[in-house]
Amino acid sequence: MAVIDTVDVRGRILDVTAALVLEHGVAGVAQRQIAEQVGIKAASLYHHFGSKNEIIEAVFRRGIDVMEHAWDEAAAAATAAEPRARLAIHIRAHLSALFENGPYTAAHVTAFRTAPAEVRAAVVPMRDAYEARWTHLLSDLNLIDQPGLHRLTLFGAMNSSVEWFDTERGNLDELAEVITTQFWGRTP
Amino acid sequence: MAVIDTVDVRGRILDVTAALVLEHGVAGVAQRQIAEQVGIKAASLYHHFGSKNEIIEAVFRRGIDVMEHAWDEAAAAATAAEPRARLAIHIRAHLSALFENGPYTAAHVTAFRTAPAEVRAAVVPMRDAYEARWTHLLSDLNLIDQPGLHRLTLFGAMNSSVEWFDTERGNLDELAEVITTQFWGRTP
DNA sequence: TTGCCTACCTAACGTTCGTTAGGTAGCGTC
DNA sequence: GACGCTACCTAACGAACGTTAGGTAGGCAA
Repeated sequence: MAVIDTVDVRGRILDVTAALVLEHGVAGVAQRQIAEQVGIKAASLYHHFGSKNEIIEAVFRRGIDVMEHAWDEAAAAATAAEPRARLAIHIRAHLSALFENGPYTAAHVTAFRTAPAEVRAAVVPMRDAYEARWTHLLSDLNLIDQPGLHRLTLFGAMNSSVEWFDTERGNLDELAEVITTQFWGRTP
Repeated sequence: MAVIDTVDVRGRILDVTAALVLEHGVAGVAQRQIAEQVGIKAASLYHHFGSKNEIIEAVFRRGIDVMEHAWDEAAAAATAAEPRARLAIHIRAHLSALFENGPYTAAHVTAFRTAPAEVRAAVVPMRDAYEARWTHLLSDLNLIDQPGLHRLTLFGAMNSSVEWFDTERGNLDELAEVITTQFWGRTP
């Protein structure tokens, strides 16, 4: 058993779980399946996590971490920019969280709704904080009278791309531009 | 055992399954759970369907039927309307399919992606036909240069509403208007 | 050298899963 | 009044599920 393979098993468990959850949903993923892809036995998962739900919760939390990290990186460039560019930068950042930093955020936005109630309850405060950032931004831009409603449809347009966007073929900059145009308006 | 309860058990199986799939995803629904809510035993499901996958497939198919029916009803009024009104009518019709005709369409758009591959393969042609209607409409309106891409983000904005829209509190006409404005543009 | 800790393992627990076999009550038909 | 069909039932199958108990190999510390 090579030492290299043993490094950061906890992280690999989360990687594998996030990818499987994205593909099959929370209930569709078995711990034996996770363990097999990591290269350990199912019982050994309990050395790193207390239960399946704990693994799922950690995946969802990291999904939010990735989004917030992308936001923070974008915010630096965005505060100096004009309103439309600000929106574009943050949309691009959200897409980056969905596609360029592992399957965590994509797993989160697709599977969270059908996760066990106790898992959802533990993660909801983190979610709310990220959503509040967006609501605040959209209010700031005051391009809309109902920031809450518009945030939700904007989230829908962005997050649904995980169902069809192909990282190999598509261009995230282009997609970000299309979505920005739709929500900013065609007349600048 | 009242005769009334026995009527159209097959339809009640689909109703119950669609609602459960919407809430828990395909893998998160057990046949014993479906049977209990219908008021029969799990083994009796096999009198009406050959397998769990057959039930799921029937739910997805009806989800598309509901969408196409809503489209057809809308099309009559839409063909005579101006371009923006045409779009608005079809958006409102899609929302009607999601919220005003049972949980079938909502279950479809949320759970299809994580369903077993064989189920998806059997339903894909129907899906494609409905999507083609939209692509054709958006091309007709020629408000956009990439109808395919815009259709996908529009679907995202509409379909994601099943995650947050509350039929009791919200107004579907208003939501349809917000989405229409976003995709048509604020300047008429 | 002994002892402890980490990171796994094998084996098994009880439960739930989708599914099948076989039985039965009620009904309409001949 | 026997017959068959419909629509269920009970009982059980093997497989898979999350989880637990207990063991072990290797490294580090005393």
